[in-house]
Amino acid sequence: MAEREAERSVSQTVRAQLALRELIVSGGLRPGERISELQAVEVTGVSRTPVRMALVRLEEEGLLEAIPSGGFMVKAFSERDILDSIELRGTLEGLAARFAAERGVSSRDLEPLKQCLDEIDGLVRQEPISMEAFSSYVALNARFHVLLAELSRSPPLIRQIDRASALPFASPSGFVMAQSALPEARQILLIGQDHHRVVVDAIENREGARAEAIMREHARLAARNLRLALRNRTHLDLLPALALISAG
Amino acid sequence: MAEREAERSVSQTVRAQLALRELIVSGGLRPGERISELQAVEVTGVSRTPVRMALVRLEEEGLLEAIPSGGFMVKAFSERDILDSIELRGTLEGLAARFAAERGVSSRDLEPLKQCLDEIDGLVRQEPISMEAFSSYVALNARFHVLLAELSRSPPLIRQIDRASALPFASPSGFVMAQSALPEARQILLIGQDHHRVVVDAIENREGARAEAIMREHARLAARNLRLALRNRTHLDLLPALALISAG
DNA sequence: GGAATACTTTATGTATACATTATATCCCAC
DNA sequence: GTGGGATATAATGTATACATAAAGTATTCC
Repeated sequence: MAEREAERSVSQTVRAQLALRELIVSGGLRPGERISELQAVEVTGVSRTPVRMALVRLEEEGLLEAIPSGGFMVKAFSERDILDSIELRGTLEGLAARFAAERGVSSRDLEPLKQCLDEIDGLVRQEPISMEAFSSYVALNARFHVLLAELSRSPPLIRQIDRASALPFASPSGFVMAQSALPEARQILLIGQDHHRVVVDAIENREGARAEAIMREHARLAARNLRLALRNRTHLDLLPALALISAG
Repeated sequence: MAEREAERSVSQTVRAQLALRELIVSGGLRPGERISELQAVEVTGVSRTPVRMALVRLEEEGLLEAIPSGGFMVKAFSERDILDSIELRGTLEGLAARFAAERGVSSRDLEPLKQCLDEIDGLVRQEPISMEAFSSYVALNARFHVLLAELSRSPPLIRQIDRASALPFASPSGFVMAQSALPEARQILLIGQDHHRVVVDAIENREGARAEAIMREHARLAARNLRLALRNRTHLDLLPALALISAG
């Protein structure tokens, strides 16, 4: 079989995990719908053993839910679940920001974050924001959050933030929807940038409490924006995808 | 084979998971030590497939770490890791307490918590505290924390707290060590009880900010106590076990 | 006609065989 | 004597076969 070189090295388990995740977040499987191993085998093309491993990991990731009698189903999220997840993540990131400030990070450590913010600035300058620019923004924004978490130098916290982010960032699709749901998307992005810069400043000046407060406020605002966006839409099924933009 | 009835119904995967967890937290395997599937098969008596599932789940639980080239090793924790985990849990529980207060729980919902606290009162009244009473305390204390988390009515938060608690509460052994490490254990237990009562009161009176602040302070104090206890001991290998008492 | 039971089909849990990769040891060459 | 390479061994990744349990359907009896 002719496979792309990049795909040859990864394990079947990972390949199955990626394929199934994409299937779930793209809406190929509805929330609450059961997914059998045989189905997964047919979709992914790998055998049952790696498929099972992938299913277990997706369960841990929060996309699937174990059925007591056996097997898995696609997890369903309420609007409240998503909003709580965003606030949860904000709380965790607030702690990370405080740790970073208290633990004393050097200006050099903050360089990657600042560079990330500068790149985002370049993107949001254009108006209106193109689809490509928006995708880049999402990637850069995620990068900023990862960098911030790592700045805490706390493996347990980093791990937890990573898990808490799985849900809001689950979907690589759904950008269009998220974007169209927020006519004033650009304005929101600019405010988010502002928050990020303040956080970096607070960390640099060793103001732990302020850094923490800003990140929490940032998340609360994101949750509020999502709530507003949802008022204009009724596609609650695709909430994981929607939650993405509000995770700014 | 003659097996106890209770064990007959659980899956081989769960059985293997329990056996391996016990092996790890009891110190049968040293932190950093690699655990091969064959080893696990010999220890648990089940075949490789369920053993592998158990290993994956234990990795998610935080007790094992995946080795890039394949396989798993027992995760090693630094003192800082444990202290951070305690503060992390406190932060999450603070959020849970605030949610509970803001979301408006009835007095009836708080009944189980109060009853739990009353039972603990009965235990810590005796002096000195017996080994059995201490074990009961640990179980009741864990119950209180679970009940508090559930009071938030937020599945994502409950899930996250559950995961954050896995490490501090990992060990069912190690009680003796934890107790002996803290000569003034009873005093600490009493202070913890005080905190818990204040939290319940704050939730009942809808004081979200206060409820959150207390839980965070509670965790910080627990971390401080653990730090003090560690000054008298050098068994950093058994940190997961030790962290237990400080999670009060 | 409806409900209960039995049977069939399907799915998951488990075990094991096979293949591939990593690692360790040993030998040979420098 | 040391370093590198090759071979052998062991461990993980993968696939599949088998068994058991669950679920759905059909048939029969009330």
